[in-house]
Amino acid sequence: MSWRKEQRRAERGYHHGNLKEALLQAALGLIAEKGAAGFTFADAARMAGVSPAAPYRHFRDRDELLASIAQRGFEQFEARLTGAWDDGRPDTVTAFERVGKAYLAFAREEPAFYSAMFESGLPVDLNPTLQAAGERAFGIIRAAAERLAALAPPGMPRPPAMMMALHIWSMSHGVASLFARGDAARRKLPMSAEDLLEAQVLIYLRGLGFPTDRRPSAQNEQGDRKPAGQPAGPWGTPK
Amino acid sequence: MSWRKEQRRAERGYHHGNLKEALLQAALGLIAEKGAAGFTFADAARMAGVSPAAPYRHFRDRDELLASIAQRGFEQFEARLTGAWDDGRPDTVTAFERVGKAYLAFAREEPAFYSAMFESGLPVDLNPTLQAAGERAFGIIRAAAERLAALAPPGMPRPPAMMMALHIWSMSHGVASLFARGDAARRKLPMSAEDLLEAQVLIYLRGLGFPTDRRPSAQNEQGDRKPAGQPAGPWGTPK
DNA sequence: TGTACATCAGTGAACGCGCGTTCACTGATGTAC
DNA sequence: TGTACATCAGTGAACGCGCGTTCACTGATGTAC
Repeated sequence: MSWRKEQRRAERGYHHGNLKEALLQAALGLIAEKGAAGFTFADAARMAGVSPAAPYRHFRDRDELLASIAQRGFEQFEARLTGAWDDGRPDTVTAFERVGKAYLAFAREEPAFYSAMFESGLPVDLNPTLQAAGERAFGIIRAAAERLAALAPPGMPRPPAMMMALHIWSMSHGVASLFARGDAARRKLPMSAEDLLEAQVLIYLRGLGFPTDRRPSAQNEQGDRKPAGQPAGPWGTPK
Repeated sequence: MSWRKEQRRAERGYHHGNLKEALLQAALGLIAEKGAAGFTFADAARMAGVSPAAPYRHFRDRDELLASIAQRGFEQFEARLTGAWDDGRPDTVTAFERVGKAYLAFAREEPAFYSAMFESGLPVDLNPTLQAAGERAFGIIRAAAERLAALAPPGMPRPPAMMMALHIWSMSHGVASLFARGDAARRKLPMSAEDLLEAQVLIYLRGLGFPTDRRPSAQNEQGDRKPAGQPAGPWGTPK
């Protein structure tokens, strides 16, 4: 046994106390560093300062550890989206925009979770717990879409909330995966990913008939909106 | 040497003749089967019926092979988008929709290329050749957006083509990555990915002020469009 | 057309390495009485 | 409060395996004359 390892053991005693957690953290770090492919069971044990056999007390195999990470990722993702949505305060459209930004922030700040959740090749539909966690996260987007759909201006056909939710999810996911990822595969962009997504969502909402000029009166949800008139583009008024 | 291998050698002679190509094909198959992570140099050699040292005559290492696959993927992607765009025939919006469908078809039919191109963790911006190939593919979407932008109805501010192109790319990529992937990570959807994307793009275009009711007169690009009136949703008229 | 030679593309054996996994074990902790 | 015992969580040694990579080699092909 190396001195380092003896040292570490001396500090923490024979039992680690919180190995499961430590392994998850170690794996997260490794994934962030080398991609979901380049993390090994043995590596995670080493980082946690524990023998290569120890992880087997907590996870059947590498895939189960990976699934745990994805699971926790979806939970944190859901929490962040929930926070961003804030039950639609101060107004539905603003809160909606904030959810999109939270999506991007998560992709950027948690590349390890993101890739475990979406790009690790885990078969989501073979893992009911994982699938449920994913659906709960999507549920936030759906709830937001529901509220937004209910606001459809009089005279417009009310858009199906499920479709809106799927559209918003796709937009956010597309922008996040291409332009807001936290790893080396991120594409360069002549603007911020946030601006790109915001403009896109606003154009989309306008296409559904929602007024989106973002003046205070337009955000009044009591119904006394001004007519949209000749709107400036959501990408700014040309000079 | 195994009998199988001797046999194979007898058939093809000492020189393979087309090993580079065979290795690329082998790697593609392996990636499609086990994901970009689960393909090894040695495996590819084995599939090509060649010794594990042979690939080194053609590729410096595994990463170079992977980059070659991504490269070729972008080229085939570009070719398919070009074909789908067909220089905007018979009309810009129809051709535009076809490009979106081609994006999804590529993701579905070529999961190995797709993951090498977008999810393998290859640092695109450190590989100029690869980056250029990617940009050529995106160029098709940009050209299409350019043509579409030029069609902006009189009285609407003309949308920046680059922004439109990035939006369309994001939508297509989001839908493809979530719902039209060719592997086990595909999410279930209550409709076809194609329909989801088409509706999304139509709503988006309408948000930019383009008439999108798809009646023949609306696709007449000579300018004599009918006013949009009270449009049905692109997701169909509610009954 | 034939021959000598250079070049090319693949061989096969070898190596060190790290991984995943198993095993009997042991130190620490919790619990019954 | 003390003691005996069961359970739990981690050990460390061992294993077989396949991978990446190197090496001197050799068979096939192309070319100069």
